[in-house]
Amino acid sequence: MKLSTLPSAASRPTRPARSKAGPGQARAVPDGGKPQGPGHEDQADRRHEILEIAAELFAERGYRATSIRDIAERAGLLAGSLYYHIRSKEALFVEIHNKALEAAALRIRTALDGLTDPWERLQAACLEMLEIQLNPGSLTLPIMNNLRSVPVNVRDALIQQRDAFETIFRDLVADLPLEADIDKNLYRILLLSLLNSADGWFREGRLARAEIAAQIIRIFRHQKT
Amino acid sequence: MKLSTLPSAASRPTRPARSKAGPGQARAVPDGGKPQGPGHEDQADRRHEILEIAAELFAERGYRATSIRDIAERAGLLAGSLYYHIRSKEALFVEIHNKALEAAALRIRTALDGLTDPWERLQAACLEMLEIQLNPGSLTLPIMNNLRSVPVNVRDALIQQRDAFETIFRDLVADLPLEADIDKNLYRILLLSLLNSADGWFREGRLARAEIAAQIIRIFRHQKT
DNA sequence: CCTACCGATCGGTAGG
DNA sequence: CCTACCGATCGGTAGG
Repeated sequence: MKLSTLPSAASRPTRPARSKAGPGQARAVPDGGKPQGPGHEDQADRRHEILEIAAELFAERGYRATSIRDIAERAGLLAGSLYYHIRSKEALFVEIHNKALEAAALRIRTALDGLTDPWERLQAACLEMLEIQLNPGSLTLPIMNNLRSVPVNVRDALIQQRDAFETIFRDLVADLPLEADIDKNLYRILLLSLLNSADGWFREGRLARAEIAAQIIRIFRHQKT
Repeated sequence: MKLSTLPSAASRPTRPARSKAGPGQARAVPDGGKPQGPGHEDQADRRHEILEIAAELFAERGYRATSIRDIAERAGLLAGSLYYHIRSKEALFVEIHNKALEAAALRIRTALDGLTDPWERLQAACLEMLEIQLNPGSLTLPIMNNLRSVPVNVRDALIQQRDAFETIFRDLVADLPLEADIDKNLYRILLLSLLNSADGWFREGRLARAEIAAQIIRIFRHQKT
């Protein structure tokens, strides 16, 4: 179990980089620019920062095992203060999840741009999904799985969003010249299941992501004869 | 982390607080009639019952989201009383996991018995894994995934056990006449990833399990030419 | 197997 | 964004 470094009244977490304005110092000002009032921008940035921190923790530990205090600590503030930025833990999770799906959809659509061969398109989508699932650096994190510890009402909303996302793959599979005895529905589900759980089986230092995507297509490729 | 011995027949509560049971009584008979003193068998049965209840809950909600009180309640006793039967929540989880892997290995080996064609063998193993993952009625439950909310020290022990289990599939894949440009390691990992997450994507009322197994083999089957 | 409890931790809030 | 706190719940224990 993690020994909590939860701050007592005496020792507080040190804030990373973003400290409140020090004594005599004005509020954060962009380097050469004009001073800004307590703008929406600052708050929005701070909020986005918190979302990314939370996303990373949720992805690492799951919903239940990530506490509000964990998130607050890494963001450099106290648990109660987090509620200045978020409404609740559940709302935070839902927002992260939806933003991640949206970003993922955009990335994949971009990766597909200009490609016409159906297998080539599928491979590009697979590669992009791998990158998304394995990249710990943004909101596009592996949070689509591991919904077991999420409260049911929250989960239902997420699954609906996810279904919409999967339309991309539904279309990709529909374009494939697959043998007639292959169930395209199951085919898509199996493929997505692989990709979504990538952070569970991927091992750094073995095959590169592009090689994995190529292998996946090699396996899943069946030409209608 | 200490791993409990696997066979449950001789397993006993760790704390022999009760007086010695009488002369070896036969197992408890539901409505049989004769009153019985408390024997090992009763305790072992009760313990096994608790393990199955806990397994089901862990599978449903994950480690973290399943409380000792949840388990106790469903077993019909109070939280504190559970510690007469188990040592800790962690030890309980590890024991369940190991027993499930052992049972799964046995079931698959049995399903393979008599089959010689490598593809037929792989398909039989896939089907058996599906049955195991989707059957909510025993210790062979879908608990091999979803390890994210499990404390790291526990998780490490489980992953080691799982690796041993995967040897079965390593052998099955080794026997396949696959094209040379397919990475057998990745091939096995992808296949297991599908099967292990089956309870995440399976939908009752669509394809039957046997049909799914057949489809999986249809997709994963590539003849060396 | 129960009663009665423990210290820790949880998500969240009031008021500044 | 902090201080100070709430009620609920957690895994676990002592003693019967």
